[in-house]
Amino acid sequence: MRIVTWNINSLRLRLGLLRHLVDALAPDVLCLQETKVPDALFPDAAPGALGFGHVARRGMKGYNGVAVLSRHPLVVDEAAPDWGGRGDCRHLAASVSLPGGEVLDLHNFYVPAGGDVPDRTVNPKFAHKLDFVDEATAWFRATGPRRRCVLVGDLNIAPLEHDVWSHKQLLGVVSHTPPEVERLNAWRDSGFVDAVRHFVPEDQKLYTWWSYRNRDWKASDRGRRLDHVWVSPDLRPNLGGYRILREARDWDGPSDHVPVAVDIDL
DNA sequence: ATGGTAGCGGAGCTA
Repeated sequence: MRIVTWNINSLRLRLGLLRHLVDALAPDVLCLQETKVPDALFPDAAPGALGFGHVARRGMKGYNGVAVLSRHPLVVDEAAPDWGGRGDCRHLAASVSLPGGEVLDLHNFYVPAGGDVPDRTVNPKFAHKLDFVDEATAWFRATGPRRRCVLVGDLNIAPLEHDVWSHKQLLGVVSHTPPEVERLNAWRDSGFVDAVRHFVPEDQKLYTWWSYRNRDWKASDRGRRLDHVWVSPDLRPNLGGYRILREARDWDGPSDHVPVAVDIDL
């Protein structure tokens, strides 16, 4: 069972790259963020052509948007919260029915980026980000503990020192500030383990995002690990491997994020 | 301290 998460930064603009992704990783379940397409304009024929017979999507005009493309049947959990009551299309919860009759619970998140100034008293976007993570943490605590559950997405926070290219230089930069990191850790500790760091020691650099604003992303390599895969603790023994598809950052017309894959033996 | 690029939608917001 291979689960992939990717902030595609416009589904319609990068439909062609999905073929590259399927060729490279052959996901069973593909979770997308920043689809930037309202449901009425979703390219309905595309997933089937790539072998994904089951689709869940939640999109809006212009911004945000999440989708799940799956080779196995999906049931969307419509009762999951609308975080902040904003109708923001930042979360899809679904159950995946596996061939053996087992069910996997899936959460696909796009956490607010939080703007530029890491001060909630002057930057409402930063306040929104912190509140979003607090609300999610409280909900997962209140409704847990979970089994056979996977949470993925662009969480827009790089928690560890080596999840950014320079811990010192990014301590005051939104995505790596202490209040964000504390909250992300509390959210994870509400009932998950970090599936990628399960395989990679904390003293090794790991990035999933490189800004468009660098002349040469590879040469400067100023990346951050913003995209995550978490699993409930019962699945830890089932973790089979991971892959961060760095090469995707060099695809023609790339997203600024690259796909992250985790294999779970089920 | 600043500016650098990208997507949506058709100016300015968001990232």
